[in-house]
Amino acid sequence: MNSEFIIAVHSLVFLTYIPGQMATSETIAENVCTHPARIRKVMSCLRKNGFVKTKEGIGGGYILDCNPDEVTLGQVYRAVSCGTLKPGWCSGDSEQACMISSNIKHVMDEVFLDAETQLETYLNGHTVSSILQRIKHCKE
Amino acid sequence: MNSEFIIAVHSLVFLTYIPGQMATSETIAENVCTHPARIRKVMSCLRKNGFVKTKEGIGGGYILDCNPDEVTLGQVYRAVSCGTLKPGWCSGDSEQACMISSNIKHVMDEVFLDAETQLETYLNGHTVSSILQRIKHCKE
DNA sequence: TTAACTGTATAGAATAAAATTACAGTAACC
DNA sequence: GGTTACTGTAATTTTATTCTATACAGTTAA
Repeated sequence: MNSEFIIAVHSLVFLTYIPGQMATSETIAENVCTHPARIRKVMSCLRKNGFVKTKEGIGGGYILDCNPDEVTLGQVYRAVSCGTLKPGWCSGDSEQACMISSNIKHVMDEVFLDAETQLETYLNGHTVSSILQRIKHCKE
Repeated sequence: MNSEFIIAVHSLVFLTYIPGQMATSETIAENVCTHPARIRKVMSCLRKNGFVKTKEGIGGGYILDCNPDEVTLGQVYRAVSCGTLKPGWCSGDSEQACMISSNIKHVMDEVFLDAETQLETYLNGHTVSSILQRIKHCKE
């Protein structure tokens, strides 16, 4: 799992928290605790998927362009972090004579692909709004 | 997600494939494509969880000590890779005044904890034997 | 007692991730 | 029309993580 997913969710929750207001990459970066350029990269992706609107130039920044009651974390995951559940490192070697070594990669790929679908289904049970609500109900 | 999970699954499938036989860390490492010391580390964990028996000294190695029809990938995940779904990097800063920044970490922790439970449930739908069967049915 | 193994720690190398820098493009404002 | 404040994106540097490799103590069979 990719940490850009966390950045995307945090940014969307933050923008939901300040409805109708633009936030610059610097403002968001400060809240998220990362570098503005990293925020811009993630936000650029969110814009391409229709979650936010961006405005360049002076007075510009990012503003929510979706219904946070309807946008699920599953949609955000798919937009930003699709395919990152499977570890980068993989076992086996397709050149080996042993059936296990040469075929396990393919089978595990399928397992992880299904696992990711399953994960997305779970994440669809959470919306940007519901995350914001839970944050609001955190005790001090 | 941790690549030690993949190593554990591969090793268990391999041991299931050669029933009653001991395999050294070197043999398994060659099949998995990693270093024997890494295999020993993972196998040590599998032993502590009752999946394999190990034998030190000459003629030693690893042998299956569970029913591969019953051992699920969920159990293996829990034993070897528990807690590795959540990315290492996390957003927010508990010292900040902003509610979002200071509380999101806690909420996302819960989301990932539940997601992991969900993932384990999915992985419980696969056994070591079922993975071996799927490998056997790979063409070529 | 020696040889072949595991168990475990640690050091080193490779890789991936994050931060930073840089700069072109864009829009508001004077 | 020039300046300022922003995004978009790529390249570079730094940092962290992961994987490999080495080392050696402990164990067991011959």
